[in-house]
Amino acid sequence: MLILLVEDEADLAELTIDFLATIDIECDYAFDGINALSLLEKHQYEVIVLDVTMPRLDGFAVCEQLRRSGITTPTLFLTARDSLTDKLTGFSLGADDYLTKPFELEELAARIQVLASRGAKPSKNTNFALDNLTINYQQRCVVRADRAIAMSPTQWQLLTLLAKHSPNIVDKITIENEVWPDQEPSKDMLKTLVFRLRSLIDNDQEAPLIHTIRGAGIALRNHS
Amino acid sequence: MLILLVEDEADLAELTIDFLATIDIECDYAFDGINALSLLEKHQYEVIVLDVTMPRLDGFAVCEQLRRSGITTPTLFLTARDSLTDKLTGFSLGADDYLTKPFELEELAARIQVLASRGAKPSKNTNFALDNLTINYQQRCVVRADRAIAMSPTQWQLLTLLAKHSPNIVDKITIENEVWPDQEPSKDMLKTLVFRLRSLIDNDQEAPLIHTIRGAGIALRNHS
DNA sequence: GTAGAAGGTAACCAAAAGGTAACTAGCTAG
DNA sequence: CTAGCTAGTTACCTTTTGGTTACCTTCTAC
Repeated sequence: MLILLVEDEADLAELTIDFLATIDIECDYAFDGINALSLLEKHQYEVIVLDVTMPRLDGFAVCEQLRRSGITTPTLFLTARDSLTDKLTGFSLGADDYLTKPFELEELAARIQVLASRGAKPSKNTNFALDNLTINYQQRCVVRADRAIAMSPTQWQLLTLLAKHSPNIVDKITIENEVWPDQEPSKDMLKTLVFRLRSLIDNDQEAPLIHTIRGAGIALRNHS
Repeated sequence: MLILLVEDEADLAELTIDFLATIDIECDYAFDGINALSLLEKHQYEVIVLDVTMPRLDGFAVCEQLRRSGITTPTLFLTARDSLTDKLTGFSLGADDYLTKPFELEELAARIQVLASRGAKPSKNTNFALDNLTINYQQRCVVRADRAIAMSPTQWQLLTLLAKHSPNIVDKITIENEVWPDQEPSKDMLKTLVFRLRSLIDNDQEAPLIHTIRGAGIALRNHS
């Protein structure tokens, strides 16, 4: 079983990883929230163990963002913050369990097993809806006017990025950094990508949803 | 939402019932294990909250018997026994959560909500059906359009993995980790495995169920 | 009004991803 | 001991992809 452990204290993390390894739970490891989110975009985990107090992006924020982007992987908060309000915050953000430090590794392991066996929360059929466009992240499928639309990885990336910010404008620099994180793309790359996505999503539709705001960026919304 | 509360201290029970009622959680109440079991025979609950220390039949025994009789309702132990071994016993008997007294009513409520939203554990006996494909786990057999399909161990493993996540996508990394846990397989291994499974399941069928989502992974579902 | 910038459209092509088929080593049942 | 199955391996083909370029259209500043 593969899980994601997010924890900023390296010692504790190592201890935990070693212990879990002995009972056949393999850990991917992130030391902060930003790191965790980028791992979560790329991989699927059976369970997520989240520290709350972390630099850059705390566990609550990570969980909130996760749930908003449609990821329903069972999540366990593991933190020293043991006040009732902290716990309630965690649960209201979509946590599945909440364990306070200090804790016993065996108990953590048992709770992880339980979460894994319950599996992911059945997600709603749409994670994003705008007009007659719907996006389902788990199924990775897009439907416009009752027609399923197949798209390539980069197109999907752009669309989900736009959806995340909808109805706000996403500026071109941001898009380029998201879609081509490694090296900067040639000038016209984005232009073509947008064109291609548009011809999938908006073609043959009365009301376009992808709007270019000249000099500013791109937006996904139902009004120009 | 209707739950079952099993608790021998009448005061605590009343307090709990009253509190839960305010947030729309209705309780059936049993004061000992025997009582609990007889209620469980007659009714279905979304969650069971179980005290451990009880006369006649303790919570552990109740839970054990429940699980043995195939009832997978999410169960939360609520007890003063806070030793690690007690907790581990609870979890190994099929508990889903374990909360030690004294506790805050709000936390109990939050945990109940979580358990309810995750729903009942899919038991091993629950078979899988999609379109004209059925998977019978006990008999380890697969039927498509009334024809039994024999398959090899790895093929079975892949199919059940896909079924577990259906209709969601399973990414290739996850599949590889599941099917070849020890060492990473050669690049084309998965390609061949999918091809072989597909030619068993989907060949000669009007509607394919195994779908490759380019750049993302594989999904078992009845729409592309 | 015009030049230049920004954006839209289309075609081209190499590389990557995926599908198919064949070969073989190892295991197992009879 | 042998026939058959399984599961790795490899090779080859097809499709998709995404990067590139070229050329248009539209807008905007001057």
